[in-house]
Amino acid sequence: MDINEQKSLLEELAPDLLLYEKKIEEKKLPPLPNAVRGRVVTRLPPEPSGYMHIGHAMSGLLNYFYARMYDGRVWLRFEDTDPRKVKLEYYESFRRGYKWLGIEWDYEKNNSDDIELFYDYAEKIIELGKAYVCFCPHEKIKSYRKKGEECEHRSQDVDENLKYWGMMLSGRFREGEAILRLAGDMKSKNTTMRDPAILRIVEYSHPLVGARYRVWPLYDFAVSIEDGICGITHILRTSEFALRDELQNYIRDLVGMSNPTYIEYSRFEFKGTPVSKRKLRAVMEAGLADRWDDPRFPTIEGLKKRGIIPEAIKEFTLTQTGFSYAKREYDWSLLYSVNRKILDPVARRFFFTPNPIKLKIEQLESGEITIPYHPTNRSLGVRKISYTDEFYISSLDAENMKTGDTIRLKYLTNVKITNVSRYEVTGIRVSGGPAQNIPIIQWVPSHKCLNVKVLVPDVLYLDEEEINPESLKIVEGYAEENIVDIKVDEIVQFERFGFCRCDSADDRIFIKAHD
RNA sequence: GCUCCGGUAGUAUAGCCAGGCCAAGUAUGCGGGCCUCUCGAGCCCGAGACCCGGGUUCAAAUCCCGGCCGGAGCACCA
Repeated sequence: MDINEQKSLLEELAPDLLLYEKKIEEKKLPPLPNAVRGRVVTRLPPEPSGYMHIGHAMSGLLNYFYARMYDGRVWLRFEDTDPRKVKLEYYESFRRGYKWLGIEWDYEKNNSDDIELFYDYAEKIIELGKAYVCFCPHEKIKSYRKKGEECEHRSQDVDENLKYWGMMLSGRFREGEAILRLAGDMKSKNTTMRDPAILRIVEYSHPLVGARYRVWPLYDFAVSIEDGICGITHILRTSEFALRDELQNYIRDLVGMSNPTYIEYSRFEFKGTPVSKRKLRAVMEAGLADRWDDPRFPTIEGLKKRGIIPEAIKEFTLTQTGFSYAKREYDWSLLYSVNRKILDPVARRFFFTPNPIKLKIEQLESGEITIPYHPTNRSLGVRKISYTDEFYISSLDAENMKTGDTIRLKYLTNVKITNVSRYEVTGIRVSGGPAQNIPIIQWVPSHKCLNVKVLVPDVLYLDEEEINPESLKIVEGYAEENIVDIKVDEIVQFERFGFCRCDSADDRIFIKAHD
């Protein structure tokens, strides 16, 4: 017995064994540097200022998988320190999204829970002489930063800074009048080190803590302290943060916290489907979409509507990506393929005839056939279709027919075409079964079929700035009556048309995921 | 503009740190065949890439320099 014979025998006897072997092989993530089993702590750090999208999902998955791989822990921590941007509904969007993906986090908190703690650390840094209250106007700060020069406030002594800091907290200054700056290095090549603002005054109510605080930490400060407190050991994030590693480490060094290992990579993007809010809004403003869960959008809700299943995103993230620093744009076909392979063995098959045209068959007696919902997965059961001598078929199939051809209505009968017109095809029943040279097509009985609408999403953008005016096509047709028991969210395959998710059972609206 | 960082088939990646086993592996897409009562899945075959130019070396996808192209950052956003 050679290896192939052995394999096929094994496949017959115990297919699970092979699958298992394959899964382990494929799902292996490269080892995480500096990782100790049981000690790894990662985090999901969403900013609740917009809907969760595929990029959040993939980054989240990576952080989650590595924690699991090393028997570690995961934090869900909302980076909600800009009261003006944060909205309540988005917190839940992320929780829902992560759950949908099967990510289980061990701990959850919001940065806004810890405002007083940030104050304590800020004070500590002021006492260290490493932070000062700056009163320079915005423009001046900017230009000094550019020149690499220090302003006069940097030389204030600790007591002065402590006094001003107290005034910031007590409301003696208005928003914009004073900020707390870290004494970094105005000459650093890394511009984030040039005395960044670490806390500022915000006179705006926060959705979670209201107007209780008027001084809010900025990103780098909040994140460094929180990562330290949470004991984060590994940060997997996109490369736009790369320049901040130095700053964040510096802040932790000042307060005696240890630093994590960073793994950074370029953003996950899909061709023609930007995640940027600006570009998505542009599509909405062009009147081409009106919801954030539009199936063409890269939001989690959009992906879900489109029939992309979480397992596919997981599998895709694990097997098709890497930690590349170069710009990348995934082709949708990569994700589709993974999605299709997971769906194929479990999706029920139905007959659907897009842009239908009538087919009349002579010498065919009415009857009923029983056919399987899946060609090989018997557990999906069978369905019945009754028929007369009148059918609908896809006009696409009809276009390829001419008088004299023989075609086959799948599972039913062979038909010799006697006439083809724009409005109708006629044929006569002929005996015989499926054969090599006879095309097999889908059909529905004309007396018992249902009107179905299928939304077919395409890319939003044709290139960087050019919006695709035809990103959503609508295909209408008839489907066999059995589709009535398809529930919302079920993904089925309309044979020779594609995998489609049921979006509305009542209105019989489907969304095509892919072929 | 300044500062970082990248560039392997159409796309996404492995390999690069520790040069030779790479006439470059994998997935997807594409072409062809088999199988199948789907244009899906599965199986088999095929075409397809180391950005360019120098240098180091017996030997470079891998190291060095220059060029070109691309990305990120340059907030009192995250």
